Amino acid sequence: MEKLARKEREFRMHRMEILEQAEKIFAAKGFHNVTMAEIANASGFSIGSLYQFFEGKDNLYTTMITEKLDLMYGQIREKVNMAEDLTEKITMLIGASFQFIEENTDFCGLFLRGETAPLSELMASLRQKLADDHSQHLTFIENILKKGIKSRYLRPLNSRAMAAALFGLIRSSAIDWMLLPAEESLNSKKEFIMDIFLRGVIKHEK
Amino acid sequence: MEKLARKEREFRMHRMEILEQAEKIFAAKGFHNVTMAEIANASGFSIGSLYQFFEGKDNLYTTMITEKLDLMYGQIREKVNMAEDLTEKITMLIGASFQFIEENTDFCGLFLRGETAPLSELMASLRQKLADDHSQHLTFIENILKKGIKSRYLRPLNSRAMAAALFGLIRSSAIDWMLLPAEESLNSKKEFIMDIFLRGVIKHEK
Amino acid sequence: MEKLARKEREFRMHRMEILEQAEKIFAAKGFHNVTMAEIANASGFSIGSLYQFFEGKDNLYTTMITEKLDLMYGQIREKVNMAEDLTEKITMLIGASFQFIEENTDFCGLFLRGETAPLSELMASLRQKLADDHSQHLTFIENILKKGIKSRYLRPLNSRAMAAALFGLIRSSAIDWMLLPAEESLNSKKEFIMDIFLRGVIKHEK
Amino acid sequence: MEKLARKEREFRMHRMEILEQAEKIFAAKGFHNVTMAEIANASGFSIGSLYQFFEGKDNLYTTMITEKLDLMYGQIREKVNMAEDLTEKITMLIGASFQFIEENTDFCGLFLRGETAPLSELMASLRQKLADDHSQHLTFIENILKKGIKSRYLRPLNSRAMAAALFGLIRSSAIDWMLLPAEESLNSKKEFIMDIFLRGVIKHEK
DNA sequence: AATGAATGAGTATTCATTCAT
DNA sequence: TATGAATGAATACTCATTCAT
Repeated sequence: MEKLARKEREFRMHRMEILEQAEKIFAAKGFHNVTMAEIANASGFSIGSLYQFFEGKDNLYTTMITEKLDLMYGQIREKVNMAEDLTEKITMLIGASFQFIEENTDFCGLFLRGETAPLSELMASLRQKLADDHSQHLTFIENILKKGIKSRYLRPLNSRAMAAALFGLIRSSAIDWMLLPAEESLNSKKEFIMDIFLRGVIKHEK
Repeated sequence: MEKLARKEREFRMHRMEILEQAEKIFAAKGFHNVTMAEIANASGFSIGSLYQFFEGKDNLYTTMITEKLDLMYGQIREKVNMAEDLTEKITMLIGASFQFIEENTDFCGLFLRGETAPLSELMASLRQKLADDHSQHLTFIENILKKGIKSRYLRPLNSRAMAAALFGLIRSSAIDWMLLPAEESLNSKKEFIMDIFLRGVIKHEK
Repeated sequence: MEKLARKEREFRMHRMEILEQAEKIFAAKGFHNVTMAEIANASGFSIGSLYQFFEGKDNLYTTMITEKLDLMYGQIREKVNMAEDLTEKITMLIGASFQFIEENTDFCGLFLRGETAPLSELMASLRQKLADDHSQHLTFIENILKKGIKSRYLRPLNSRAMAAALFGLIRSSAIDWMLLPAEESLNSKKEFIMDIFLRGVIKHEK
Repeated sequence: MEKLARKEREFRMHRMEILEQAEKIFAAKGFHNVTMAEIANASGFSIGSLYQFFEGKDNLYTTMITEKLDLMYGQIREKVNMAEDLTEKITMLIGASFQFIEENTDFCGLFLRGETAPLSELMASLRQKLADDHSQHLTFIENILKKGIKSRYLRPLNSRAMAAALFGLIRSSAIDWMLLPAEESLNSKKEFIMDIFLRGVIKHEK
């Protein structure tokens, strides 16, 4: 029983190690420009071992993306849900997004710029997941904003469009930050986005 | 002389034909999943001929991206420059961007989602150009906004950040539109963006 | 037109050259122990060229078998059909079989011993063809013998079984000849088989 | 001592279990399409354990073939030796051969069709054994027939060729039976072969 | 100029075998 | 003794590029 547990633990450790290295390498070079040998080498395993943890290159890639994305969405939602009022929720949304991006620059370089787009049919499920996740995330944001509208704090605009706008502001700041190296912390842009977005959206009681 | 001219004209025609077909195919499948034979076939030329117009696959790809982007930035600037006051300029910026995107969905699917990101070192120059173009475009937007700030029409915020914000709003609307099929015209979102952005940015004379 | 013809001719020549070399190598080592590089090398083409003539290793193998078998059955039938009476037909059947075997020892080593048996599902069609060809060949022999039965020259035994028996005698002689090196000509066994088959083995007292 | 005996007994049991499973799987898929993992799984042992019973895949395969063949030849000879006169001996030869084939269809499918032929050099010894066994078997048959010749019961033909002929008749019947599924018992062909072989095919006009 | 056959370097994947536990 | 995770050599196949015609 104990042995089984250790085996299990080791398996997960090894799997994670591979995923971490794969993330770095894929992020740096993109899917097609990476070889299994490269990943094997970087993660300290043999080529063959990679296939004990993942069904193949496609699977390794999609797994890496999938698990990281789940982590991201999970972290963001957890933090947002802990906040109570609307303003605080939006602040947390931006802050948690920025934090994840800052802590996972490599991965986000891959994801934000969408290197995930033109994968072969075999990865169709990944594309679907990405689209679904994105849509779900927008809905999550939308629901927050809807409450603001209902409570008459926000203007009665199309909530989906508002969510997309907020997401776009976050995203564009991140892209800008990632493209221009050696700038100030990404988080420093939080205030700016809050400012722009709330002014654009808050119902100004005369 | 005349003959030379015809040759020249033919050469350009052929070159364009190839670029157009290449654009469609690359947009549909991404760089790595396309073969030169495929492009040759689609454009009605032999494989060998492709190499008389372009140095290789990388060059064909980067040329296609580069020329299309130049076209896009050119169109947008031309229209914006024709506008006179700030609001009109911003309207044109959004409108011209949306128009190009609607008229070039395939290409933008490739570009917006960033399939262009992790190309091999050989394409380093493309990456540089993309980054430069993007930066230049932000500067272009920035300069418009700066005038608004100077004229005290806009709040004295960080102009670069404002430009990035506006760009982000445009981009996120486009992505949303591209991901959700069979929706209303992209252009219908123009008003919304104008609304959000200007409220967030205009200096509200008390 | 002429050019097309030459291309066509060259294509066939190259294809044949590859098939001939492949036959030798496959015969010597069996399907799985042969590499495409080996065949490419032996036939004087590059690896890539092999794939311009054949869809893959499986296809190259099955094509080689198929075409050679068709040749064999064709040669045998042609000669048998030229004969007129029953005895002569049987003589030709044995003779033509032996001749093909002697002239194609390598190939027959592969075929007679049945290395063709356990091929992957992809080659299911080959297996079917082999079985069909064999069955058809037995039927061909059977039809000859049936006439002999009808004309009361042969005993009214099960014609299918008789065909199988004759085929077995031919086959076993061939196997014996192939296994024991440096013996007399295979054809020298023709008389013996004719004798055994036509008259039987018992010494007819009286 | 007793413990040792039990160990020994267990070892043999395990070894046999593996051989039996290996036989089934090899027979179904051929040597190259079978993995050690597959055999390990089917026989209920770990991969590592297989290597305690056999030196490797080659060895496992050749051992399986060798032992089964020894069993076959042993069974046939034993039964033939129990018969007394020539006719009875030949009957037993055919009958025992057919019985083994019927009881070991899987294995014979592998062997009769000769999947054993083109094994790598490492298995050269197996090929040799197969050839030797075959030759020895023919000699065994030959010796029976020689007595028949000496006693003037059989015609003074080449005894080796007669043996090969008889073997060929048996073999071809078996192949035919194995290729055509769902037929009558193989043994039902015994009489026919006896008839053909002993009396011949020509209708002996009195 | 135009063609497309020929090239061969590059890579994902398999699986017999080993050996630390 | 038994296990099965780790290994890495081996190989079919692809496709950008060249060059003889």
